[in-house]
Amino acid sequence: MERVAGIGEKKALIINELTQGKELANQLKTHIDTTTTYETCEFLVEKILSSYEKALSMLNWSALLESPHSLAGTSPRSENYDSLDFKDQEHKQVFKKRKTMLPRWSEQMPICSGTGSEVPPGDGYSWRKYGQKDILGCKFPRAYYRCTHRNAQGCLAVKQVQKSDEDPSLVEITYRGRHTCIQASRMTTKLASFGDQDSKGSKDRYQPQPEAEISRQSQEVVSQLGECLKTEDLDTNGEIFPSFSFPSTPFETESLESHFFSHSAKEDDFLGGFPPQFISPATSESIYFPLPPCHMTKLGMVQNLLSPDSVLTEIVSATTSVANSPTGDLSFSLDQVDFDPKFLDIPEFFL
DNA sequence: GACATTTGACCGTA
DNA sequence: TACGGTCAAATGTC
Repeated sequence: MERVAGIGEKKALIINELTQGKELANQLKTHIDTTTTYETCEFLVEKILSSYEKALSMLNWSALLESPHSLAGTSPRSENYDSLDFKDQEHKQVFKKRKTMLPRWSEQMPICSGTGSEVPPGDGYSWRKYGQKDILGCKFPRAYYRCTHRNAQGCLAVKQVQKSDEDPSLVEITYRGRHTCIQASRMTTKLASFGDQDSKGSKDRYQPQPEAEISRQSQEVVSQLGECLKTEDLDTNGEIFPSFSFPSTPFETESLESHFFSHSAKEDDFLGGFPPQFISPATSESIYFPLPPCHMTKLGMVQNLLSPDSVLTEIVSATTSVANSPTGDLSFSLDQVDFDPKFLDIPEFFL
């Protein structure tokens, strides 16, 4: 059973994130006047924002957990969050509140042709179906999925999948909650066996891992990614990363910013559950190949990552635990960002 | 045997 | 009270 990280651990993680953000900002500053490509800058910006976002989330979550009506002292297991184990009405209310606070977003995806199944395309996370319901006015039943790691890691992410009435070849997927589980090990597996994606995700299980192990695995993932990128023929990378996707258009970027930043800011929530397609693939904990084969895109970004003069190898090696986040406003002065570890000596954050 | 899925029942909300 | 969401026993699969 995973326990809430200790004060020292959390503090170290947050300091680490902030420090990385600062280092990346400095790198960006160095490269911004050189011949560095736009994509490289964009990549750096993403990384910087990821670090800060992750650090902030840790702080927010700590505060949430430790608030007077929080579930402090209980296991993160979701069963405890559910009403089952709550005899106490007050706790029920808290959980209700937590549930209503869960961010929610939806998207439409085509059902992968050729699979012969109505299972929606895999989104990289593993889900377990826990129910199905006929919905009034809808031709097709709605299926309910929750994260496979709900028990093991207390991940509260759930999704609802429903075939579109208008176009049965489409499924509407509504996500609720964000993934707080660690699926890096899955990604390691994926990297080791490209294309072996099982949309049902039934067989892949991961054990809860200590932070150090997670960090180590993250490094391995990044390392493997680098190796693959180096060794594979670039002309075939559409095969290598069939579902590797950044939001690249202004529309996508804008929409994800407005959508998810608002969630994040308002709801004190995690990073983990950002819609998979918005997750930067070069990050550690959520290195991600989100879209189904039907969404295959061949990205210039990947190729830029591979450019001989790319600084990204350096970046990747320097960044082992940067999570992902949507792009945000960078209009603050990075020079003024200097994190004194003492700043984190606020007991409320780490009790 | 372990795990996932199915499905009827139950519960909370509007 | 109808409906959506979840639970959990039964069943299926590997």
